[in-house]
Amino acid sequence: MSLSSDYSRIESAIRYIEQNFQQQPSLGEIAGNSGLSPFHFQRLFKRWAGISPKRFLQFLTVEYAKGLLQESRDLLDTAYQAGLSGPGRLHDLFVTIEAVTPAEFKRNGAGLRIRYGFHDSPFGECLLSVTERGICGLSFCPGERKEALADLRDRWSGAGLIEDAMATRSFAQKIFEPGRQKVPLFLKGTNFQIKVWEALLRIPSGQVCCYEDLAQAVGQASASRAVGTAVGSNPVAFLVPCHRVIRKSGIVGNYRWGAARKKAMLVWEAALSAEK
DNA sequence: AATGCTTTATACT
DNA sequence: AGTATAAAGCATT
Repeated sequence: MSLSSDYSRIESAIRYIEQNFQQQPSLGEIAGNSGLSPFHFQRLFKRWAGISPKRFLQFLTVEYAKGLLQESRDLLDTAYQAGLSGPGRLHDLFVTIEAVTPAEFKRNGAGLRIRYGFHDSPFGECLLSVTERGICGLSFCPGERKEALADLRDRWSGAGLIEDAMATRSFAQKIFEPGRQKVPLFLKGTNFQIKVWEALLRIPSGQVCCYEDLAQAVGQASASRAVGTAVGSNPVAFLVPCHRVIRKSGIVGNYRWGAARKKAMLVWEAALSAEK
């Protein structure tokens, strides 16, 4: 049983909890709703995130999220000060990042060859696209593959697209490994967007920050709303961890590929870092 | 001019 | 307590 086939069940459990959190559903009720016995429910979580259902539920509460927010209050600053990841130093982390030049930006990737493929992941099927210079796209396609592809074509209207799952597979396998080696990223965005995305990379796995903190980190404390839209236009899901930004109130907030998926990612990472 | 992965304040249920 | 509504604020289309 693969992680990706577990995901749809995980997501439906999250959905159920979202909708019924007011009446405090029991483990049995949640299990029943996903068509599983409590026993299999237990196995499912162990397999997918390595935690018990009970821990899983705890990670999903607003209280827990608030605690995390508190913890990482000045996390962006400290990471920055430690010299771990200033603008030129991101390479020490788990990705390298390269932005398109202004001229390239205008040409929308003209002359560029992009290879793409669909792969399974712990968060459902995803569309991965790469150039010689790095990964330029990662998105999830819960419904139509077509939509994900149209979006890719849209963002790189000048580039040639080649379906080549063989080429993208090796990347796809690396991406969701806990202690993965670094992968190259190739990003296209406005100055503001690139700045915001770089700031996202400073949030460690298992931690979160709010939009306001992020705004402060890019030097525009009152631009939390604009930061939100920039975060939302992140082209490389998961690797650029836009899912680690939540509302100040502890509410997880919106996500391009569904709030349930965002929560799933946060729980998954929380479980990972709690292991140690 | 309108929109959005926000935030804060204010008013209701 | 939780939930609507309004307004402020700012990059992007």
